[in-house]
Amino acid sequence: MSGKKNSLTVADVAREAKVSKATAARVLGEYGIASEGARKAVLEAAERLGYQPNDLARSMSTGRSGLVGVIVGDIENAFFSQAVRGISDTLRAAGLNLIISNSSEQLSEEIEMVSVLLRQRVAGLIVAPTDARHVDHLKAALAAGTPVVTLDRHAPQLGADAVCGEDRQSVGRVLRRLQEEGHRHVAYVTAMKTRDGKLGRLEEIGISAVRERISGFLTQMREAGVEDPADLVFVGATGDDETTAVVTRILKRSPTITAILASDSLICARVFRELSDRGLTLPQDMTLVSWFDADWSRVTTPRISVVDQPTYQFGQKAAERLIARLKGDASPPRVYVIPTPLLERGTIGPAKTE
Amino acid sequence: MSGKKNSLTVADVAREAKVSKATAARVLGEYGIASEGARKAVLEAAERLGYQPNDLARSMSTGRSGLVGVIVGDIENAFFSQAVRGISDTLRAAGLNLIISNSSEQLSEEIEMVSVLLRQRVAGLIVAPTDARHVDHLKAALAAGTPVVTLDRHAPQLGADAVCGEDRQSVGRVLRRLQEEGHRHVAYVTAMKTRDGKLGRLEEIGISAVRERISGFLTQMREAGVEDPADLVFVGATGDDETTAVVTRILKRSPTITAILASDSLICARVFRELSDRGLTLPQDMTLVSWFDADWSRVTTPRISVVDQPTYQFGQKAAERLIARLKGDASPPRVYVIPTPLLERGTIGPAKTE
DNA sequence: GTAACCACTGATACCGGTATCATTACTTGT
DNA sequence: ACAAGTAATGATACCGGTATCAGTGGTTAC
Repeated sequence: MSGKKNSLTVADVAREAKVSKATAARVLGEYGIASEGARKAVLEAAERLGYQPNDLARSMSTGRSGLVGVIVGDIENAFFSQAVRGISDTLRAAGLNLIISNSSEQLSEEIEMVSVLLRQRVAGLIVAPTDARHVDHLKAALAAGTPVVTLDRHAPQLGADAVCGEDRQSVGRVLRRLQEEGHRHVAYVTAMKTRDGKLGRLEEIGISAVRERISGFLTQMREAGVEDPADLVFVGATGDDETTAVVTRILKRSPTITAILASDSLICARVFRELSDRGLTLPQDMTLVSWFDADWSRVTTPRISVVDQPTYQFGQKAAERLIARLKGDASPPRVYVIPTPLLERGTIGPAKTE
Repeated sequence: MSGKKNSLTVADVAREAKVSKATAARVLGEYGIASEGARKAVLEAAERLGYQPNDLARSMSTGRSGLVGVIVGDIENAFFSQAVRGISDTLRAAGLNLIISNSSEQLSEEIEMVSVLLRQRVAGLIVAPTDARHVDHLKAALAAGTPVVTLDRHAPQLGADAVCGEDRQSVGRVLRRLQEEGHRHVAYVTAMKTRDGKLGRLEEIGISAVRERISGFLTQMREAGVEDPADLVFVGATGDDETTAVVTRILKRSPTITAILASDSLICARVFRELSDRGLTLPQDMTLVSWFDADWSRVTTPRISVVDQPTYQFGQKAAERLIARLKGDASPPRVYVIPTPLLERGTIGPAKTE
């Protein structure tokens, strides 16, 4: 079939340069010492033959592998693809490459991916863990000496560096701002799926960022004197139709509910469209705030107010931490929090009073 | 430093199972034959010890490598990240993984990336080549037995499979539709950089998709009797400020110019925002059509008419072709054209007549 | 003059798998 | 009963690098 027979080896180069394999390997691998003459002869021979080193073989014998595994929920989502760009740029600068995997936010797939990456003997792992309660596979990687950094999420019992946004604080910040405008009943819309379509126990939420935000939401709402804030958390906004249904349910409770928080840019886009389709004007008829500053947030009318999650920076920081660990940094694991400020644009207005 | 000492080998498992290394390798590697008893003993020993195969070593000795290299212009761009998702899903189903690289649309980086990936002995390459005239590095990969598929772009002299959209036809289709509406002077806005900020010779455009579209644009415009269509191609819309400048230049030539074609969704977003900032109403004051159906195209008012480039499918098809080649398909290279229909929404209107 | 040191080199074991081949122990056929 | 075939196994070479170690020849030190 694919007869890949032509690959040249150091031995071939050595023969051509009339030196030993060991000497050729030293100059090609840039280790040890070699005389100026030998070096020139080998380099010229390599050039003449068109020698291409084999990194597979190199990592085999050194044990180190220039490859870092990255597992995200969905690269198609700008949130992650931007983070991946940050990771990629940073790793590349350190001479590392990345293998990308999609977990589709499913634990079983994540476990499978980790196994595949470990088989490839990646130097390290950057993961957005799907479930903070099930991280044994990551813990095993860590124990086996493969550093792990979690992205956007934190799993305390894992004992790995984490790079996160200010999930809890940002939701508090937004709510306080809305409360200033007189909003009392604010809906929080998230893609999270639950068995019965209702918000269950907080400890059962696997994605830490989601849990933190909802937890912060409930706390802040209770502090503001809202009796049953769990009723204001709308889960299951996974697709177009589901989000439409959620908006319908929210509007049925209008004018009580005067503001909507969208947990990501996809949800926000769908909510925004639903609202305008129904003839509502923002922010007069409804206040809307989203997480993640998608590239289109400033093209709508009015422009959308967002909690800016600079995921490129998330990625950068995660890659930096991983590189540090690879270089031997053995300090205790830390959580690195990236500021996620509220960017006020045109969709925050005073609460509509009936 | 990173003492990675614990890795178990087939030899360890063999010892534990009291069989030879060869037998253990046969059952763990699922090749050759082994008795039921031996199989059970080895599997149990592997389980007990927690053995994890080393794919590096495996690829070393087999020569095959389960990894496919992907080089795109920018993963951060939804156009590519969607394609990557298609590639990823398809490859995964065939038991392959992918290494992602960003060329930032720079030939030098692309060449470097190809070299890195080849060193990793990837099984194949999926590339969006930055310059169709400089593909020697890809040709070399092909010659060395590593199959290559180009994505979204075609380099005839490369002799590799290509997966493309209907670049030339789609621009003709759009223009004919606009001409029906009475538009004669249509602007085409692209991110392409040129030395002097003006459109040079077509043969000097490296990205084939860009060249095809502009070429199609010029042809169709000439057919419609527009005297100097090159004046209507606006290049260099690379960032926010640059695009603003382009819009300014276009509007200066209004009301002559009655419609704008944006070559990608980033440009479209910026053009759209610029137009609404200046108080223009679409489609009454200006017609706008973009390439790529970004997720936000349907949240604006009015919704944006787009040439739908289903890049997930681009990716799928490219991965399928690569897999076929890997399986030994030696048929002559082909160009696979994915339909890119015009989705008419709200931004196409009759030409404003003065 | 020779011991000690130095730069440089080559032979070879090794990384952890796969693949080949020879060997052993059983069947099976006639 | 004996040749031939077959299933199962173990020993070992091999993939293409790196790393170790034992020389070799030349220079400096006393």
